[in-house]
Amino acid sequence: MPGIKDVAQRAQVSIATVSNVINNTRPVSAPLRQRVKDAIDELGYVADPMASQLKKRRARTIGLVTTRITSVFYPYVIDGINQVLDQSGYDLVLHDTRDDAEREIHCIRRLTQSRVSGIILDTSHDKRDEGYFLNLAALSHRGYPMPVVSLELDLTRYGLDSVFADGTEGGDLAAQHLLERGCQKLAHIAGPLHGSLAQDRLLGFRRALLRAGLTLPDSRVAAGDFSQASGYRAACRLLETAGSDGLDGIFAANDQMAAGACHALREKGLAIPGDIRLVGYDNTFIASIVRPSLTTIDVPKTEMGRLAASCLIERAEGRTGLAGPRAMRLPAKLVVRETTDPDAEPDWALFDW
Amino acid sequence: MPGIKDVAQRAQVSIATVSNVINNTRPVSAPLRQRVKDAIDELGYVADPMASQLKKRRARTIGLVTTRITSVFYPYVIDGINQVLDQSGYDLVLHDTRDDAEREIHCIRRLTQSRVSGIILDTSHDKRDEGYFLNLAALSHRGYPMPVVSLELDLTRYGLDSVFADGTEGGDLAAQHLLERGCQKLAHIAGPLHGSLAQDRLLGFRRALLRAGLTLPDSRVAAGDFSQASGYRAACRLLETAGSDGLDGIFAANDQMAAGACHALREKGLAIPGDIRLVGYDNTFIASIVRPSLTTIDVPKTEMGRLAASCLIERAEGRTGLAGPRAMRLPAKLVVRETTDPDAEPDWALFDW
DNA sequence: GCATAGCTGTAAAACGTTTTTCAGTCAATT
DNA sequence: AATTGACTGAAAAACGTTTTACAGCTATGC
Repeated sequence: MPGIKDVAQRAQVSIATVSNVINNTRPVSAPLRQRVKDAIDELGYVADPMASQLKKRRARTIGLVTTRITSVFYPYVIDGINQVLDQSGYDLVLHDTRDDAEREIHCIRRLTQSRVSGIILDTSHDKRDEGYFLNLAALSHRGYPMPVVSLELDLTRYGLDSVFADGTEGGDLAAQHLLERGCQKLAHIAGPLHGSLAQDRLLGFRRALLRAGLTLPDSRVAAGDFSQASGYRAACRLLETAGSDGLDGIFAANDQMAAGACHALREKGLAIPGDIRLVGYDNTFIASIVRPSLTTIDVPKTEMGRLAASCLIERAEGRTGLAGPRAMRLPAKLVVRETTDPDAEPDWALFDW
Repeated sequence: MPGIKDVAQRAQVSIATVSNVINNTRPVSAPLRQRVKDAIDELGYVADPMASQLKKRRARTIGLVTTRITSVFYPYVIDGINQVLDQSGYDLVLHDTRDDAEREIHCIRRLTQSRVSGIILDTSHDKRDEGYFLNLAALSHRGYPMPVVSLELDLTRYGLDSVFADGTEGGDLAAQHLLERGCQKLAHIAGPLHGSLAQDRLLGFRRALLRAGLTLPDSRVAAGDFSQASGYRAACRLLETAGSDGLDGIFAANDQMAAGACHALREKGLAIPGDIRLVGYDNTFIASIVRPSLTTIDVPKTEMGRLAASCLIERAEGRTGLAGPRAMRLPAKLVVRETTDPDAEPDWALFDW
């Protein structure tokens, strides 16, 4: 396997010149540059990443820290990240915290030490103390700053670039849609309420109801943990407190819980969307595989991955300068399917995998 | 951030000694070793991975090459891989081929060049020429061999360590189960038949039917591409050729296609499991989220990830010696749910996420 | 008691780049 | 014609480790 000095020898130049044409570090005259390029091609030379990383003090790698890799949410995000990384020649390294705050710290430390160019962090713990996030924003290693972008949560107030979908808007859309379909007796199955992911969705839902002159008492809100089983249980609780005829619409904070709720409703003999209409969140493929197919709020997952990755790379390559934290708020979008509209198409074209 | 020479200075030894106690490269006397360890702790020193990688010519990293990251299959596998990697201090870098043979080559080359310690490869293309796989088995970079383990496909015949679930056994189990439940008019929705993944499942299915004195004519086999939509279409074709009363059991080569088939059957007004029983494959969470919940063949996905990772690490660290390729065949297992047994529990306890 | 072998420690070379520093050439300005 | 400056090239230092080669010391065997 040829090294840079082989190239230099073949092109009859110094290794510094070779390096300069590869990295455009300094201008090199046209004829020399051509000789070098030819030599590189002929030898099939490619620089040893380890050596150049050692010198540059940066790996051409970005880290992704997930809270739970088995969640249906990530594959789309990763897909988006990959699209960007492919072009820019970065590698993606994966770390999973299993929703453990300790592990999160550990993962970040490992990534920092291995000198990735940046970190995409999905933290479910915005209940942490402020100092934690401020540290994150100032993260650096041996004097080199380490860019971090927050995924799903808006942490710009702590100085972190953030890409997130507008949960308030999403909750609002869900409420509007249910109201338009004539629902009046609404309830919400929330995610873990210590996180703003879940809170925003609830907030938006409440907001739209208020606009319509309705209120959502706490007894009509049951919190789950984003799992299917918790959605089932939450739905059972809601039905119980509301009485048999007390509900005609439920908004769940993600598709999994909506699917669980769906099962609970069917067990009680309630028709969907006949007796109760149901709206989920995230527009994962669950929404299309379940019957009746699930009306849901779409979150542009792939786009989020793309944005996070390209933002990170810009920071890493210093192209952003010292600009303040960027808030990349993406719009939520309603996708109507059978749980609110009996005539809807099952539409699995969207999910042809 | 302290370097190795800071440690050396503080412990009053040479940097070589520090390196030796860290890597157990050579014996170091007890008192010295203790001094060094103390110094390391006090300074919080951790070796720069880039420098040591450059010297050792190996990154503490393994690569995973997937065919389509959005598939529900991978998250479990990644989870298993992570469990092993966490302990051994390796990092996981992800590459996706999008089912493109060209990209697969590209990904492998990139991983090789970045000197990962090994590669876990899921290739859907065992239709490739023999030479390709033989090359893979002999993969090396600058004279250092690069271990590769094949995921899902048994490629031991080409000299590759392989971890895979026994598809033939799985198909066999599916057939047995359907027969036991009294089905006689069976059909199969296959995956892409150019790959042995799909073929093995079909083979096992046929084998069990033959044992029972039944045959499976080609007209009762419809091939899909593992997507939900293709399962739907395949089921439609089968129902058409078989006539309205011609089928009482379908085995699909994965859960997604089974879900698609399920929708087709319901559209034709057929009851599951009343009129037709249905068996899927993989035991992904789809099987538990769909209603009726799906009887399916379980593949130990997490275990596969664990095995692949630990096998790879053993090879990478040379602990395996020059032993021949290891075939890690994992058992398939039947999981009975509502599509074949009306009294089955929905059992989402298994999938509490 | 002297050569030999085995330990244990250090200085220095090596890994393959990038980056800094210096030197030489040529054209433009004084 | 001499001075400056811009441009282009190469030699050498640097990155932070690991590894090699060597040196000193102690114990062993003849």
